[in-house]
Amino acid sequence: MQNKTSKRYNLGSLTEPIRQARLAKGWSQRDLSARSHLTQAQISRIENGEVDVQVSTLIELARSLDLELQLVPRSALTAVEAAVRSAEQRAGERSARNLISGLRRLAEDARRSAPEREDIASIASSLQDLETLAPHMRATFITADLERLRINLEGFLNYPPAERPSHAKTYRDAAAWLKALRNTLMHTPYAERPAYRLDEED
Amino acid sequence: MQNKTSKRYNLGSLTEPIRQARLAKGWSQRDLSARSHLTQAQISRIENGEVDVQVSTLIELARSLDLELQLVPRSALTAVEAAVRSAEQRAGERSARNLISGLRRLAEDARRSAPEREDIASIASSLQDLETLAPHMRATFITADLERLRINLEGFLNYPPAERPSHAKTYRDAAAWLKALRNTLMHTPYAERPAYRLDEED
DNA sequence: CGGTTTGATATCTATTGCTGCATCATAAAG
DNA sequence: CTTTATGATGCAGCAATAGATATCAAACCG
Repeated sequence: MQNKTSKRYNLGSLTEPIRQARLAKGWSQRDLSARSHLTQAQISRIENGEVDVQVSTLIELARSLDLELQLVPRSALTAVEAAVRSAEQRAGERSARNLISGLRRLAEDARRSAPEREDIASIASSLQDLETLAPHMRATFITADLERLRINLEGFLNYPPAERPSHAKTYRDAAAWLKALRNTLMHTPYAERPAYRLDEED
Repeated sequence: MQNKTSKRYNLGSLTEPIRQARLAKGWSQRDLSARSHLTQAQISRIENGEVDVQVSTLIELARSLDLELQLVPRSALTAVEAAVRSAEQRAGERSARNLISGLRRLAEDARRSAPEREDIASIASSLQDLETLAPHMRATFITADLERLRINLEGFLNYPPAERPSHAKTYRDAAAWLKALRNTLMHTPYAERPAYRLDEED
């Protein structure tokens, strides 16, 4: 052990996925805390491997993130890891697709409701393009940003047109970011795109 | 909680596989204790779900049994369980096959060394039949018995012929059990047998 | 700049795990 | 009947986790 407070346990293969799953859902440690029986402080310690959690705690935490703790025979490890990877990708693509089409509808509303806002118009237009490209995204890494944008747009629409906050910088940044994302995906070589289309769910 | 000493944790989905894996290897709790850092007492308590173990303990225990603790997304659960099942079956068949061919060789030696023993002759003959049928066995449920037989036969061969223990009942029972097992497998419908043959490994 | 969110820490207390050792009951084997 | 192996249990002692609460620094936004 290194010093008084930084005892570390080598549980990275278990705690890393937890942090990733939480971020993929766009939750803060406090959000996750509210959905489990755990304190934000505990979650922080766990994610950083500073405690040797008891299994019931780990199970509780995992379940709140739609994860299950499983014992797999060494001989099945590679097969299992492959199954997990492909399920994760499928889920990521699906949730990205749903998030984006919801966002696009929101942005259309906002555009209709405030036609003078160029930033919002740009956002709506980028989202329209993105909707057809959604299956190609590594959704896990961007859902958090999309989620934030959604909350902003909803807030925007909840105000009567007169009292709306401008959120100028926020929307300018979002518009630029979406445009860049769209361009990246547009130029992804055709060969790397999946041949199938995913059904919309939820 | 029910009374002072029988607090129970609902960890069956984790502890049951551990007990099964241990039994499949034919190990006693003391055997497993010797191969991990854990006390036999602790192992007993863990297998019976009387403690809420810390993950490091569970990992240690699992690794001694060639198991790994993994977090899998709910959406991948069925795929993962299928992968585990098929790997377990493959491993079970392989180990049954190895165990039995080793045993057959041992029994041949014993028969040559003590031709007058009818029980041993019967064992050798049943094992010869079983060797061709090994891939059809649910090995997990019988390895422990086979293992015990192996230890007995080795002991038998280690004595000079004059001083050999009789082990009369042991061998009589083993001969009957093997014969029954052989008959069961012989009459397994052809359709249920796999079309492939497994390579012999260690 | 001023307000808010987020993640990381510190402290204190109560609870619990893990070790080491000692049994103990049961079943199997000679 | 006696010996042995196995699994379950009791207990003392130390150390660690979990819970509750409160900060704190950094990033972010308006």
